[in-house]
Amino acid sequence: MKVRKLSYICIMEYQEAKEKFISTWGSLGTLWGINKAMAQIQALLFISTKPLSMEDIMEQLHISRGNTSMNLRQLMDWGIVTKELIPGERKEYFTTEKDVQELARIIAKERSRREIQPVVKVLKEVSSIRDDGTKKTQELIKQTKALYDLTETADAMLNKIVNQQQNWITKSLIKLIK
Amino acid sequence: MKVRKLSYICIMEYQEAKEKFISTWGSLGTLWGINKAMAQIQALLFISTKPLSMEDIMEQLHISRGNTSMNLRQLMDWGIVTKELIPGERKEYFTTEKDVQELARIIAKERSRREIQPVVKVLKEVSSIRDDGTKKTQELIKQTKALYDLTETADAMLNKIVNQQQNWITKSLIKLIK
DNA sequence: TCGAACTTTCAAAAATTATTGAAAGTTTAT
DNA sequence: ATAAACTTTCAATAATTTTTGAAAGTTCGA
Repeated sequence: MKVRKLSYICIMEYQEAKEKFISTWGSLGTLWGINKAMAQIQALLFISTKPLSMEDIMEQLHISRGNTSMNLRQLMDWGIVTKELIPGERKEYFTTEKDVQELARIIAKERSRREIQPVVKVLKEVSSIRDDGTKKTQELIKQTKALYDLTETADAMLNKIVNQQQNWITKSLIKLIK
Repeated sequence: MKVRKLSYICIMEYQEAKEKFISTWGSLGTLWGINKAMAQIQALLFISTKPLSMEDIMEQLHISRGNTSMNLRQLMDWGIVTKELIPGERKEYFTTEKDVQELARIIAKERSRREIQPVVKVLKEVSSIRDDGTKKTQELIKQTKALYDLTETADAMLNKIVNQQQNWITKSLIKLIK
């Protein structure tokens, strides 16, 4: 009886923590441009000990089949989630990249490609207009050029960071992943 | 006549470039969680050679008075835009931080405070639940702890970068700001 | 204290984005 | 070739976010 009670408490603790994590990660997703469902699916897979089917995901997150399908597809486009075929099973199962370092690398690369690069392109264009000598044109050129350089530098830095660390991130992960 | 035609062309070039910049910066805003109007107002001020009034902004961006007022207020909350009182004028005028380096510093600091810190808090909480020995609890703990460390590290890095560079960003700006 | 010149607020409307669910599509075993 | 077991698509709907505009609020000079 004591044990049963204890066990019950443990499950609650786990469930609560899990839900908190999924929902927080989900709302963070919204902030950096991926939708809630997508971020939650990733979160769910991230803490799951085994691959999950579409049914599993639908059920645990209470989202529709269509929504699950579309967001899984997007996660696969990002290269964050992969299909896992289980022999003898008709269903498809999904897993996410479990190594946060690799996850960060993928996300940084994708965001750079999808979001930063197009902006850099426009900044370069705008900062290259002909200087007609007016003050306002010169201001436009100067400021967009400054932003262009900043953005490029930030992007280069981001890539550098996520590619060749070995010190920053790895250090803290070594003790956890073992 | 020749001059007038030329001048006309210059204005078009400037206008087109300006609009392109404002609209691109506006849509980038959406991607990182600030709305279009807010980003566009900042963009407009950023390339303006003199402080602008609410009327100026409303007119140039074709947005309503209410919208302008609310978004200017938000930009001031972020510390990116400041009121400029012009002696003898009743109207309020606005300017934005013109140094991109300082701008980046402010934005990074605000984003860390508003978005990253709350997530770090939850990750810490979740990764501190009692380990009941089950595989799934251990996975939850391990993975959220890894994310916690990653997020904290990324945040620390962000702050480090925007505070004490002198090499990366500054280098490219020196030649521009002079 | 009044009123003109501004700014702010906020409920309603518009625009955008996410979600649903059922029909269409696909794959595989027999 | 068929049917069962799945997945994908997409038009309709729901939810959320942004924008408007007019009323309320503020400030200042006379």
